[in-house]
Amino acid sequence: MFSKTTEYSIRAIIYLALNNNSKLIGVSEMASELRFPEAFLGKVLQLLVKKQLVGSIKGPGGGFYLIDSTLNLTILNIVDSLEGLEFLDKCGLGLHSCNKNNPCPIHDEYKNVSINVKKALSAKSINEIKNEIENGKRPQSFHF
Amino acid sequence: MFSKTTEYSIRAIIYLALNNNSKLIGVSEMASELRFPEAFLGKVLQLLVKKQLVGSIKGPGGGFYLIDSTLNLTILNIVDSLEGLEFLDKCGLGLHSCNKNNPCPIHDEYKNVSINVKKALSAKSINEIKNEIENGKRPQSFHF
DNA sequence: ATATTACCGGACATTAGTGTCTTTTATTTA
DNA sequence: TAAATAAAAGACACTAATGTCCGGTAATAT
Ligand code: FES
Ligand code: FES
Repeated sequence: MFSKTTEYSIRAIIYLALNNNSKLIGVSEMASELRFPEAFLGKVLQLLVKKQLVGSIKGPGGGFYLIDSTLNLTILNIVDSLEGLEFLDKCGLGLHSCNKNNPCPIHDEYKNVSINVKKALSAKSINEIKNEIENGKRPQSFHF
Repeated sequence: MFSKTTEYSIRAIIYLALNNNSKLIGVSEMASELRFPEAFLGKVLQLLVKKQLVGSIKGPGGGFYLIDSTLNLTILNIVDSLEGLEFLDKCGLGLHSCNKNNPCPIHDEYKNVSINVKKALSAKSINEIKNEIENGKRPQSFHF
Protein backbone atom coordinates (compact mmCIF):
# COMPACT_ATOMS: atom_id res chain seq x y z
CA MET A 1 0.00 0.00 0.00
CA PHE A 2 2.74 2.48 0.93
CA SER A 3 6.35 3.03 -0.07
CA LYS A 4 8.99 1.78 2.33
CA THR A 5 9.81 5.38 3.15
CA THR A 6 6.25 6.10 4.24
CA GLU A 7 5.91 2.76 5.99
CA TYR A 8 9.11 3.23 8.00
CA SER A 9 8.04 6.81 8.75
CA ILE A 10 4.71 5.81 10.26
CA ARG A 11 6.19 3.05 12.34
CA ALA A 12 9.12 5.20 13.45
CA ILE A 13 6.74 7.94 14.56
CA ILE A 14 4.69 5.47 16.58
CA TYR A 15 7.88 4.11 18.09
CA LEU A 16 8.92 7.60 19.11
CA ALA A 17 5.46 8.26 20.53
CA LEU A 18 5.83 5.19 22.74
CA ASN A 19 9.26 6.32 23.97
CA ASN A 20 8.69 10.02 24.44
CA ASN A 21 9.84 10.10 28.06
CA SER A 22 12.48 12.81 28.07
CA LYS A 23 15.26 10.63 26.65
CA LEU A 24 16.25 10.81 23.02
CA ILE A 25 16.29 7.83 20.68
CA GLY A 26 19.19 7.14 18.33
CA VAL A 27 19.01 5.70 14.84
CA SER A 28 20.81 2.51 15.76
CA GLU A 29 18.44 1.79 18.64
CA MET A 30 15.37 2.37 16.49
CA ALA A 31 16.76 0.38 13.59
CA SER A 32 17.48 -2.68 15.70
CA GLU A 33 14.16 -2.46 17.56
CA LEU A 34 12.10 -2.02 14.42
CA ARG A 35 14.27 -4.29 12.25
CA PHE A 36 14.78 -1.56 9.67
CA PRO A 37 18.01 -1.09 7.69
CA GLU A 38 19.88 1.44 9.80
CA ALA A 39 21.31 3.72 7.12
CA PHE A 40 18.03 3.92 5.30
CA LEU A 41 16.12 4.67 8.48
CA GLY A 42 18.61 7.47 9.04
CA LYS A 43 17.57 9.01 5.74
CA VAL A 44 13.91 8.60 6.57
CA LEU A 45 14.36 10.32 9.91
CA GLN A 46 16.18 13.16 8.20
CA LEU A 47 13.11 13.61 6.05
CA LEU A 48 10.79 13.57 9.05
CA VAL A 49 12.89 16.26 10.70
CA LYS A 50 12.70 18.38 7.57
CA LYS A 51 8.92 17.89 7.54
CA GLN A 52 8.81 19.00 11.19
CA LEU A 53 7.16 15.80 12.34
CA VAL A 54 10.18 14.82 14.40
CA GLY A 55 12.93 16.76 16.16
CA SER A 56 16.60 15.89 16.45
CA ILE A 57 19.63 16.85 18.52
CA LYS A 58 23.20 16.19 17.46
CA GLY A 59 26.16 15.09 19.52
CA PRO A 60 26.65 12.70 22.43
CA GLY A 61 23.37 11.76 24.07
CA GLY A 62 21.63 13.17 21.02
CA GLY A 63 18.95 11.51 18.96
CA PHE A 64 15.37 11.94 17.83
CA TYR A 65 12.16 12.86 19.60
CA LEU A 66 8.58 13.42 18.59
CA ILE A 67 7.38 16.97 18.03
CA ASP A 68 4.40 17.47 20.34
CA SER A 69 1.94 18.45 17.65
CA THR A 70 2.64 15.23 15.77
CA LEU A 71 0.76 13.38 18.51
CA ASN A 72 -2.44 15.02 17.29
CA LEU A 73 -1.98 13.92 13.71
CA THR A 74 -3.61 10.89 12.14
CA ILE A 75 -1.77 8.47 9.89
CA LEU A 76 -3.60 10.09 7.01
CA ASN A 77 -2.06 13.45 7.94
CA ILE A 78 1.39 11.89 7.97
CA VAL A 79 0.90 10.22 4.61
CA ASP A 80 -0.36 13.51 3.23
CA SER A 81 2.73 15.29 4.46
CA LEU A 82 5.06 12.68 2.97
CA GLU A 83 3.60 11.66 -0.38
CA GLY A 84 0.34 13.57 -0.69
CA LEU A 85 -3.15 12.15 -0.92
CA GLU A 86 -3.52 12.11 -4.69
CA PHE A 87 -3.46 8.31 -4.60
CA LEU A 88 -6.91 8.38 -3.00
CA ASP A 89 -8.45 10.05 -6.04
CA LYS A 90 -6.73 7.94 -8.68
CA CYS A 91 -8.72 5.60 -10.89
CA GLY A 92 -8.46 1.99 -9.75
CA LEU A 93 -7.70 0.91 -13.31
CA GLY A 94 -5.18 3.67 -13.99
CA LEU A 95 -7.27 6.00 -16.16
CA HIS A 96 -5.91 9.52 -16.49
CA SER A 97 -8.64 10.86 -14.26
CA CYS A 98 -11.31 9.26 -12.14
CA ASN A 99 -14.65 11.02 -12.44
CA LYS A 100 -18.27 10.01 -12.72
CA ASN A 101 -18.61 11.39 -16.24
CA ASN A 102 -16.16 8.85 -17.57
CA PRO A 103 -16.40 5.98 -15.12
CA CYS A 104 -14.28 2.90 -15.66
CA PRO A 105 -15.84 -0.55 -15.15
CA ILE A 106 -15.03 -0.63 -11.46
CA HIS A 107 -15.62 3.04 -10.69
CA ASP A 108 -18.83 2.65 -8.69
CA GLU A 109 -17.49 -0.03 -6.40
CA TYR A 110 -14.06 1.50 -6.17
CA LYS A 111 -15.33 4.67 -4.58
CA ASN A 112 -16.00 2.66 -1.43
CA VAL A 113 -12.42 1.51 -1.39
CA SER A 114 -11.08 5.05 -1.33
CA ILE A 115 -13.59 6.04 1.34
CA ASN A 116 -12.59 3.10 3.50
CA VAL A 117 -8.89 3.76 3.12
CA LYS A 118 -9.45 7.34 4.18
CA LYS A 119 -11.47 6.13 7.16
CA ALA A 120 -8.92 3.55 8.19
CA LEU A 121 -6.08 6.04 8.07
CA SER A 122 -7.86 8.83 9.90
CA ALA A 123 -9.73 6.87 12.57
CA LYS A 124 -7.21 7.58 15.32
CA SER A 125 -4.53 10.10 16.16
CA ILE A 126 -0.98 8.99 16.95
CA ASN A 127 -1.74 9.79 20.55
CA GLU A 128 -4.80 7.52 20.56
CA ILE A 129 -2.73 4.77 18.98
CA LYS A 130 -0.10 5.28 21.65
CA ASN A 131 -2.76 4.93 24.35
CA GLU A 132 -4.22 1.80 22.79
CA ILE A 133 -0.82 0.18 22.88
CA GLU A 134 0.01 1.36 26.39
CA ASN A 135 -3.33 0.10 27.68
CA GLY A 136 -2.61 -3.32 26.23
CA LYS A 137 -5.48 -3.15 23.78
CA ARG A 138 -2.91 -3.61 21.03
CA PRO A 139 0.35 -5.51 21.37
CA GLN A 140 3.57 -3.57 21.77
CA SER A 141 5.10 -6.01 19.36
CA PHE A 142 3.11 -4.72 16.43
CA HIS A 143 6.24 -3.30 14.89
CA PHE A 144 7.70 -6.54 13.60
CA MET B 1 -3.12 0.08 -7.12
CA PHE B 2 -1.77 -2.26 -9.81
CA SER B 3 1.48 -2.57 -11.73
CA LYS B 4 1.49 -1.22 -15.28
CA THR B 5 1.66 -4.79 -16.54
CA THR B 6 -1.55 -5.73 -14.74
CA GLU B 7 -3.24 -2.45 -15.60
CA TYR B 8 -2.46 -2.77 -19.30
CA SER B 9 -3.54 -6.40 -19.17
CA ILE B 10 -6.98 -5.65 -17.78
CA ARG B 11 -7.63 -2.84 -20.19
CA ALA B 12 -6.30 -4.82 -23.14
CA ILE B 13 -8.59 -7.72 -22.28
CA ILE B 14 -11.59 -5.42 -22.11
CA TYR B 15 -10.57 -3.89 -25.41
CA LEU B 16 -10.40 -7.32 -26.99
CA ALA B 17 -13.78 -8.22 -25.49
CA LEU B 18 -15.30 -5.19 -27.18
CA ASN B 19 -13.76 -6.12 -30.54
CA ASN B 20 -14.29 -9.83 -30.58
CA ASN B 21 -16.11 -9.89 -33.91
CA SER B 22 -14.15 -12.43 -35.92
CA LYS B 23 -11.34 -10.05 -36.89
CA LEU B 24 -8.01 -10.09 -35.10
CA ILE B 25 -6.45 -7.07 -33.41
CA GLY B 26 -2.79 -6.16 -33.86
CA VAL B 27 -0.47 -4.70 -31.25
CA SER B 28 -0.08 -1.42 -33.09
CA GLU B 29 -3.83 -0.89 -33.34
CA MET B 30 -4.35 -1.64 -29.65
CA ALA B 31 -1.41 0.48 -28.59
CA SER B 32 -2.60 3.54 -30.44
CA GLU B 33 -6.23 3.08 -29.37
CA LEU B 34 -5.35 2.55 -25.71
CA ARG B 35 -2.42 4.97 -25.71
CA PHE B 36 -0.04 2.35 -24.39
CA PRO B 37 3.64 2.11 -25.36
CA GLU B 38 3.56 -0.33 -28.25
CA ALA B 39 6.61 -2.47 -27.52
CA PHE B 40 5.68 -2.86 -23.90
CA LEU B 41 2.10 -3.77 -24.73
CA GLY B 42 3.57 -6.42 -27.01
CA LYS B 43 5.33 -7.96 -24.03
CA VAL B 44 2.17 -7.80 -21.96
CA LEU B 45 0.16 -9.54 -24.65
CA GLN B 46 2.83 -12.23 -24.88
CA LEU B 47 2.28 -12.83 -21.19
CA LEU B 48 -1.50 -12.99 -21.61
CA VAL B 49 -1.08 -15.57 -24.35
CA LYS B 50 1.16 -17.65 -22.11
CA LYS B 51 -1.46 -17.39 -19.34
CA GLN B 52 -4.10 -18.57 -21.83
CA LEU B 53 -6.26 -15.50 -21.32
CA VAL B 54 -5.72 -14.37 -24.91
CA GLY B 55 -4.99 -16.15 -28.17
CA SER B 56 -2.72 -15.04 -31.00
CA ILE B 57 -2.12 -15.82 -34.65
CA LYS B 58 1.04 -14.92 -36.52
CA GLY B 59 1.53 -13.66 -40.02
CA PRO B 60 -0.37 -11.24 -42.28
CA GLY B 61 -3.84 -10.56 -40.98
CA GLY B 62 -2.77 -12.04 -37.70
CA GLY B 63 -3.20 -10.56 -34.27
CA PHE B 64 -4.81 -11.21 -30.91
CA TYR B 65 -8.24 -12.37 -29.85
CA LEU B 66 -9.93 -13.14 -26.57
CA ILE B 67 -10.16 -16.75 -25.44
CA ASP B 68 -13.86 -17.48 -24.90
CA SER B 69 -13.53 -18.57 -21.29
CA THR B 70 -11.87 -15.28 -20.39
CA LEU B 71 -15.26 -13.60 -20.84
CA ASN B 72 -16.47 -15.42 -17.76
CA LEU B 73 -13.62 -14.22 -15.57
CA THR B 74 -13.77 -11.28 -13.22
CA ILE B 75 -11.02 -8.70 -12.93
CA LEU B 76 -10.09 -10.38 -9.65
CA ASN B 77 -9.52 -13.66 -11.52
CA ILE B 78 -7.26 -11.89 -13.98
CA VAL B 79 -5.24 -10.18 -11.26
CA ASP B 80 -4.93 -13.52 -9.52
CA SER B 81 -3.60 -15.12 -12.65
CA LEU B 82 -1.06 -12.33 -13.22
CA GLU B 83 0.31 -11.34 -9.84
CA GLY B 84 -1.60 -13.42 -7.32
CA LEU B 85 -3.91 -12.22 -4.58
CA GLU B 86 -1.42 -12.10 -1.73
CA PHE B 87 -1.65 -8.31 -1.73
CA LEU B 88 -5.17 -8.61 -0.31
CA ASP B 89 -3.90 -10.27 2.85
CA LYS B 90 -0.92 -7.99 3.46
CA CYS B 91 -0.80 -5.72 6.49
CA GLY B 92 -1.65 -2.14 5.61
CA LEU B 93 1.39 -0.91 7.54
CA GLY B 94 3.75 -3.50 6.12
CA LEU B 95 4.05 -5.88 9.07
CA HIS B 96 5.42 -9.32 8.21
CA SER B 97 2.01 -10.87 8.62
CA CYS B 98 -1.45 -9.49 9.14
CA ASN B 99 -3.39 -11.43 11.72
CA LYS B 100 -5.72 -10.64 14.57
CA ASN B 101 -3.33 -11.93 17.21
CA ASN B 102 -0.84 -9.21 16.42
CA PRO B 103 -2.97 -6.41 14.98
CA CYS B 104 -1.30 -3.20 13.89
CA PRO B 105 -2.96 0.12 14.74
CA ILE B 106 -5.08 0.15 11.61
CA HIS B 107 -5.82 -3.57 11.44
CA ASP B 108 -9.50 -3.43 12.40
CA GLU B 109 -10.42 -0.74 9.91
CA TYR B 110 -8.13 -2.07 7.22
CA LYS B 111 -9.98 -5.35 6.97
CA ASN B 112 -12.86 -3.48 5.35
CA VAL B 113 -10.51 -2.14 2.74
CA SER B 114 -9.44 -5.60 1.64
CA ILE B 115 -13.02 -6.78 1.60
CA ASN B 116 -14.09 -3.86 -0.53
CA VAL B 117 -11.25 -4.30 -2.97
CA LYS B 118 -12.20 -7.90 -3.38
CA LYS B 119 -15.81 -6.91 -3.93
CA ALA B 120 -14.96 -4.18 -6.42
CA LEU B 121 -12.80 -6.51 -8.47
CA SER B 122 -15.18 -9.43 -8.52
CA ALA B 123 -18.50 -7.66 -8.95
CA LYS B 124 -18.74 -8.26 -12.70
CA SER B 125 -17.36 -10.61 -15.29
CA ILE B 126 -15.56 -9.30 -18.37
CA ASN B 127 -18.67 -10.23 -20.33
CA GLU B 128 -20.89 -8.16 -18.06
CA ILE B 129 -18.49 -5.24 -18.37
CA LYS B 130 -18.60 -5.64 -22.14
CA ASN B 131 -22.40 -5.52 -22.06
CA GLU B 132 -22.45 -2.45 -19.84
CA ILE B 133 -20.28 -0.62 -22.32
CA GLU B 134 -22.18 -1.83 -25.37
CA ASN B 135 -25.47 -0.81 -23.80
CA GLY B 136 -24.12 2.68 -23.22
CA LYS B 137 -24.32 2.39 -19.48
CA ARG B 138 -20.62 3.07 -19.42
CA PRO B 139 -18.73 5.17 -21.98
CA GLN B 140 -16.68 3.44 -24.63
CA SER B 141 -13.99 6.02 -23.99
CA PHE B 142 -13.15 4.65 -20.58
CA HIS B 143 -9.84 3.40 -21.85
CA PHE B 144 -8.05 6.72 -21.94
C1' DA C 1 9.24 -20.25 -53.79
C1' DT C 2 9.67 -15.75 -52.06
C1' DA C 3 8.56 -11.58 -49.95
C1' DT C 4 5.78 -9.59 -46.61
C1' DT C 5 3.44 -9.48 -42.36
C1' DA C 6 3.01 -9.86 -37.39
C1' DC C 7 3.85 -12.24 -33.17
C1' DC C 8 7.88 -14.34 -30.29
C1' DG C 9 12.08 -14.24 -27.70
C1' DG C 10 16.02 -12.46 -25.83
C1' DA C 11 18.98 -8.72 -24.89
C1' DC C 12 19.44 -4.21 -23.59
C1' DA C 13 18.26 0.73 -21.66
C1' DT C 14 15.99 3.71 -18.44
C1' DT C 15 13.98 4.99 -14.22
C1' DA C 16 12.54 5.25 -9.44
C1' DG C 17 12.84 3.24 -5.14
C1' DT C 18 15.63 1.24 -1.82
C1' DG C 19 19.73 0.82 0.56
C1' DT C 20 24.92 1.84 1.65
C1' DC C 21 29.03 4.48 2.58
C1' DT C 22 31.88 8.43 3.62
C1' DT C 23 32.56 13.08 4.98
C1' DT C 24 30.95 17.08 7.37
C1' DT C 25 28.75 19.58 11.13
C1' DA C 26 27.03 20.34 15.66
C1' DT C 27 27.24 19.11 20.48
C1' DT C 28 28.97 17.23 24.66
C1' DT C 29 32.49 15.62 27.70
C1' DA C 30 37.05 15.25 29.40
C1' DT D 1 41.10 22.93 23.58
C1' DA D 2 40.72 18.14 22.04
C1' DA D 3 38.37 13.89 21.54
C1' DA D 4 34.24 11.48 21.08
C1' DT D 5 29.50 11.16 19.67
C1' DA D 6 25.50 11.39 16.71
C1' DA D 7 22.82 13.51 13.16
C1' DA D 8 23.19 15.82 8.34
C1' DA D 9 24.50 15.70 3.73
C1' DG D 10 26.03 13.99 -0.49
C1' DA D 11 27.68 10.44 -3.43
C1' DC D 12 27.23 5.97 -4.78
C1' DA D 13 25.30 0.94 -5.43
C1' DC D 14 21.63 -2.33 -6.09
C1' DT D 15 17.15 -3.81 -7.61
C1' DA D 16 12.75 -4.37 -9.87
C1' DA D 17 9.64 -2.35 -12.95
C1' DT D 18 9.10 -0.23 -17.09
C1' DG D 19 10.19 0.39 -21.63
C1' DT D 20 12.94 -0.34 -26.22
C1' DC D 21 15.27 -2.85 -29.92
C1' DC D 22 16.38 -6.44 -32.95
C1' DG D 23 16.78 -10.88 -35.00
C1' DG D 24 13.94 -15.17 -35.33
C1' DT D 25 9.78 -17.74 -36.49
C1' DA D 26 5.24 -18.80 -38.34
C1' DA D 27 1.67 -17.67 -41.59
C1' DT D 28 -0.10 -15.47 -45.62
C1' DA D 29 -0.27 -13.83 -50.28
C1' DT D 30 1.58 -13.17 -54.70
S1 FES E 1 -12.80 5.99 -13.27
FE1 FES E 1 -11.82 4.20 -12.55
S2 FES E 1 -12.19 4.27 -10.43
FE2 FES E 1 -13.21 6.10 -11.13
S1 FES F 1 -1.86 -6.29 11.05
FE1 FES F 1 -1.80 -4.46 9.90
S2 FES F 1 -3.59 -4.63 8.72
FE2 FES F 1 -3.65 -6.46 9.87
